[in-house]
Amino acid sequence: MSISLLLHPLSPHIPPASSPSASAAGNHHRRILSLAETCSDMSQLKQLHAFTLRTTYPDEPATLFLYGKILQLSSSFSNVNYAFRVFDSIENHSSFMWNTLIRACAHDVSRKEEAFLLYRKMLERGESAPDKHTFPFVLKACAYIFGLSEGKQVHCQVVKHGFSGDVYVNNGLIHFYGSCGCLDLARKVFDEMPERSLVSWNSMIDALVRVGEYDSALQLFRKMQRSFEPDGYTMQSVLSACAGLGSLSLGTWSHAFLLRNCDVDVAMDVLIMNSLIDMYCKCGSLRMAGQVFQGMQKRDLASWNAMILGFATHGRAEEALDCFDRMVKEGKNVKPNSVTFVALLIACNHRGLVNKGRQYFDTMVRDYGIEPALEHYGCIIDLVARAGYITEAIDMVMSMPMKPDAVIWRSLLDACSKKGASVELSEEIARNIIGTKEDSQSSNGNCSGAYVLLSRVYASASRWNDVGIVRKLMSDHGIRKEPGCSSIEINGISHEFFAGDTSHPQTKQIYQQLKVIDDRLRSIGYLPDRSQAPLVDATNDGSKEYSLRLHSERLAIAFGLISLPPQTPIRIFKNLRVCSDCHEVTKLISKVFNTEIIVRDRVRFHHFKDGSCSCLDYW
DNA sequence: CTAGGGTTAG
Repeated sequence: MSISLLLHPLSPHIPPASSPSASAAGNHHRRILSLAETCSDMSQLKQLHAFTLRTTYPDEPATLFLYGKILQLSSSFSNVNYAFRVFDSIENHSSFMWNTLIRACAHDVSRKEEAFLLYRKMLERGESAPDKHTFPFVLKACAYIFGLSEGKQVHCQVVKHGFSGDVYVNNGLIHFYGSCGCLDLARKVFDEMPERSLVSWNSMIDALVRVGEYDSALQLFRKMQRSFEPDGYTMQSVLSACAGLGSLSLGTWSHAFLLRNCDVDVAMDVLIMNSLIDMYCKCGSLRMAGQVFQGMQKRDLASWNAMILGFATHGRAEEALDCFDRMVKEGKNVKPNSVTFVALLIACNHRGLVNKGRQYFDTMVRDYGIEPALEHYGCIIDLVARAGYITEAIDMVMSMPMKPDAVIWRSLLDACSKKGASVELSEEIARNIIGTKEDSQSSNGNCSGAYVLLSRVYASASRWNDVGIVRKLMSDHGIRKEPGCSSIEINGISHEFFAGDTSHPQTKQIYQQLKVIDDRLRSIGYLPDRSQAPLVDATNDGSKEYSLRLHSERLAIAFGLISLPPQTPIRIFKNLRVCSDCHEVTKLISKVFNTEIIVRDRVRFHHFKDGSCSCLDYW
């Protein structure tokens, strides 16, 4: 029955001029309240609101209670404006009303700041004190806007008002500190809270994963299981820890654990599946990622994006592009977004597909109306420049609506040194970044960046004197080049390697094995495109490229030192950008050695979150 | 007398 019909018999009722008896008012309010429970949209709520205005006395506590309910309902229908109007029409607000409005803002993407302002106003007005419901909402808003100082103020208020023992409040604090990257503060709250719930553990694990403390996250996960059954949220963090570690064995274990132990609810299913796809891709098993993807009854945008990106980062451009076509064709209610195009551009970039890349860049703008962001520009500029179209790349840099970052300048500089652009042009480009904070912040404290590239430019022009000057500058500024690092997981054990590293106890055998691989590759007519230097050339004087580009150390281990039966999957991790030839080389090697090879690209493209940088930070 | 906590790719 619709609410208007329900209201109709009540409509003629006009409250008597004098205050009604308490019990009569009680009944009337109770009736409205039970009507409120049946409201299912704004228009019904508006009727109810009108009726309330007409038939109740505004100052009665029971009426205020009703307005609270109306506020709550309008924000549950996502009509925050209406909630504000109701709120403003009332003189004295209960803490419930403040809380409800703060919550409504905290949940509204465009009103996060307002949530904190409202909270401040609540304190200023002092008509009702914040309670245990207030803080979790405010903290959520602070977390969202990364308002560390705001959140800290809230934390003080929490203590001051005596809520530092409340689980919900503490969970809010953990989540807040976690999302601001303040791990130690999150940990302190977690350690000191008197009572923990599943959410407390989940929030803490998530905080660890966010800052890349994957090992600690998994440790905490194990500890947690003494008191709680993990749920879908837990497993998502665990999966992303496995992804971060690149540990396929742990990831597979988590997958099995998930199927065995977790009662994952249907709404979360897609999210979990997406995490699984992401994990398998980052751990190098595109096969398993594809299997999960195929098995999904429902796929959302993130599912498609994860899959496309997986193909892209593994240099499997054709499959990435096919996957995109499939998405457009069969993905119901799924529209490509800017992440999709980052993935497509990465796919083109890794295989040097210049025309396709340009085409997608145009399609994105023209057909999908997506404004290219910095990372799209980064991708396309790198692609075009590495293909030798340096002028075109520079034109693009000039036409960008935003300021190019150091990554983009380095792409150009790298291309210049490889494609024999003039030293003057290279110097011009290097001037944009050399010595800047942005450049020195590149790649996890790896400070080489532009200096390294510039010295390479001089080296290729045989201007050894200038090479020396740059070297001197570097050492004067305390800049050291850091070697690239890679690792391989064999039978659950992770082996880590650095470029030019000779500390491995079996170094000699490793390099012997490299020589074997090199010879084989040469015998079938393959030469790596980056230089004519043999793979085994791993001298450390910086004048030559490292062999690391083919991750040959790992191959050596896998093929030479540890005897593996044929068909044993070998997973190769690397921190280097995938060379455009990587896929081909991998295919060749796997043919030569009759083994499946899975390359995992640990590169986080460009400048996101962990601040790592993808490319060009090696000699 | 109301209610509340934790996710999304680069």
